[in-house]
Amino acid sequence: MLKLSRLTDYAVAALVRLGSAEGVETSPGIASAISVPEPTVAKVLKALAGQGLVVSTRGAHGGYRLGRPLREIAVSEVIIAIDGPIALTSCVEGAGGCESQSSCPMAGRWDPVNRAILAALSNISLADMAAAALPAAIRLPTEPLHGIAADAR
Amino acid sequence: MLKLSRLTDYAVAALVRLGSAEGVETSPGIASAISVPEPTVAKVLKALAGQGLVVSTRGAHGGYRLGRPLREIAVSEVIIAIDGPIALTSCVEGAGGCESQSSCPMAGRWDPVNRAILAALSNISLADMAAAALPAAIRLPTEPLHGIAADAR
DNA sequence: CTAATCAGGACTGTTTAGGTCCGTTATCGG
DNA sequence: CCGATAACGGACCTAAACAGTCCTGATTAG
Repeated sequence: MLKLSRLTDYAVAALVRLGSAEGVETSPGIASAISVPEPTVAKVLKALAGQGLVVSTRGAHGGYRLGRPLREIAVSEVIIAIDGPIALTSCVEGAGGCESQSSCPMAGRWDPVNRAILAALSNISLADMAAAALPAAIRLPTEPLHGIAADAR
Repeated sequence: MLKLSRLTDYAVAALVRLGSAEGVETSPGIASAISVPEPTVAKVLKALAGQGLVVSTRGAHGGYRLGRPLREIAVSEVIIAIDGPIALTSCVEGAGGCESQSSCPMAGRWDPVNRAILAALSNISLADMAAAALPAAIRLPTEPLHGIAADAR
């Protein structure tokens, strides 16, 4: 239902945590910091490392550190690292799941929607999320997000 | 993985179909028009009728017709009608699923993201989607869609 | 060499969505 | 008034995805 996985939530928490710690931290350390079972955190960090969002150091005294500053990491990247490419339906550009593209009346119709979401998610950085903690309704300090009208009906 | 349900896809197809037919149509009729099993279409139409997106007429010669023109129906409304409120995580404003809000370091952080997505989806109408069929990359002819910049990073 | 730590995969229990079917209610035409 | 048509509302079953765990191997510091 247009919901992202819980692992993505953990990933953001872990990254924000790494951003505030400013150094190398082990996965058990991160796990206890964000109150998530260790094996699960390890799994998430592995995925993040695969996309370069975090950099790992093996061996004793190893651990993870950020690949780039929080401000340069978009939410969309985290989602993609954990959940795979953003594709609202299976008929969207990237994913070639819909075989009967000729007969399917929906072919290509979700693409603009998909792009809009991708754009929205790319305009929000983890630094924005880290700052969004307490104050109830905030406006993003960095970039516009111009489209917010909520003129739904 | 940030994917919306297949039923939502059917819903859009059915609505677009109803928009082109310009009259009352039965659920079996719609089902065959969009090549989806009839009971499933019926289920979708029921949900849409509940939100007023379509209007139903019972009895012989009954069926469904649009509640408003396609142009005035936002994609977000369809998604909400089928999948329920848009809540990326269970910790988001509307859904009060996260009990430990005091200790949870993610409390409130997804709200701006959620709002950004909602805004993006509210700016695209079904008329836009109906028009987005064939030409590969189109710009929406009717209304702004201002938020779409795709300026990813 | 040994301890610490990441890497990668396999496995399993639970949840959720997709889809189907039933009986009921309402309306129209004859 | 009666029967056919069609939406309504709910219960139900199946299958796939997800969350979470564990195990074995590879790498590095002391």
